[in-house]
Amino acid sequence: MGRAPCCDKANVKRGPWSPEEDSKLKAYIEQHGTGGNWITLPQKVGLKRCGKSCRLRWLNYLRPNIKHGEFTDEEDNIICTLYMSIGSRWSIIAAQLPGRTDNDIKNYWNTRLKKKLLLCNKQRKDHRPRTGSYINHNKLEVMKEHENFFATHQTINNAYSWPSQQILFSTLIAPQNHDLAESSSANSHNFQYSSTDEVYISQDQLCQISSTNQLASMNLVNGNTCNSSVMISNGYYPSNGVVINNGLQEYNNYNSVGLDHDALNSTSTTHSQQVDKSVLEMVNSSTISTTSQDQSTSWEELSPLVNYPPSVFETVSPYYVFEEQSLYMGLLKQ
DNA sequence: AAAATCAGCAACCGCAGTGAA
DNA sequence: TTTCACTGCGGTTGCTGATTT
Repeated sequence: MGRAPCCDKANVKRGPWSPEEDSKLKAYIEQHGTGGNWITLPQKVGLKRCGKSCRLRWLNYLRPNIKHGEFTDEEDNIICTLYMSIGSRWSIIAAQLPGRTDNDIKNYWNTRLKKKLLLCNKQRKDHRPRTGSYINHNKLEVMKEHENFFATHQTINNAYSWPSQQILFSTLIAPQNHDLAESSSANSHNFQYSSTDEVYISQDQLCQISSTNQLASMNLVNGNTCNSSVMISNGYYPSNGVVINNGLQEYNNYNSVGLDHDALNSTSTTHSQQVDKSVLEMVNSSTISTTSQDQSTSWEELSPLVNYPPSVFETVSPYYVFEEQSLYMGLLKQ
């Protein structure tokens, strides 16, 4: 048996709202509030609309201080940065942009911002040599920033859960094996060592590392809803099969970054938390094969345009490292 | 000028989480 | 503890105006 519908669909009006309906709803809510019950609201207002429809109309259009129109560059940056960090969690992103609705931001990303980023960076890319030298040049600076960051933001934002694919974007400055060993020893973590000198740790342990070792990836601190364990060795192996080589050791020699094809094509990814597959595909095409004919949609083209705005610094991890062509978003100024 | 295509966006749908009974 | 009504969210759909052919 299916779930009972929230309203009698045969007797509710659907489609675009008329100005009369808008003013009725607006006037009623401004005078009486929602009463905490959207389902009964249409009756009270005298509208033949579904309660959910009323709620949506109010939240996305009628409520005070809604901002419409062009997004500013700063807003663009915030959206991009948060998207790369937490994926398509539009309500959280919207919370960083007063006056903007999640629906607005979602539409803006899907129809314009993604394309805008691709286009802009394609132009940039034409004038830049294909080396990762700028990353190396700033390596120490970034490490220093990491150190500072973890020193001051150890309790950052445990409220979020991070999509598994997000690891793709947030890793990797993974500790080397011996770094982990030293870290574990120094901090009394109980790591399990495999015979192949790989280190297996749980999410909790990784969380502990992250708060004490500035080299660990910040985003992993928040993997608290992921039950699987993770492994850091020469690469990082999240549960979804995405494989990314680390890290500091191979800074100049990234060439084995890849994505598990099944994971990439899987339709079973958590629908509300996945990072846009098209973006994953961009990453895939730009990292697995450096001879790809179509480099117009690579991750390389998206990430450099994203600067890290101070206003969200307290909320999400600011550091993203992504193999040879990627940048530390927000740390390496263009 | 008409038809086809594209882009933007409002609205809908259905799932998951929450809290009250 | 279970059930269920309700809310909130993200993905998707489809309408409309703009642009291209």
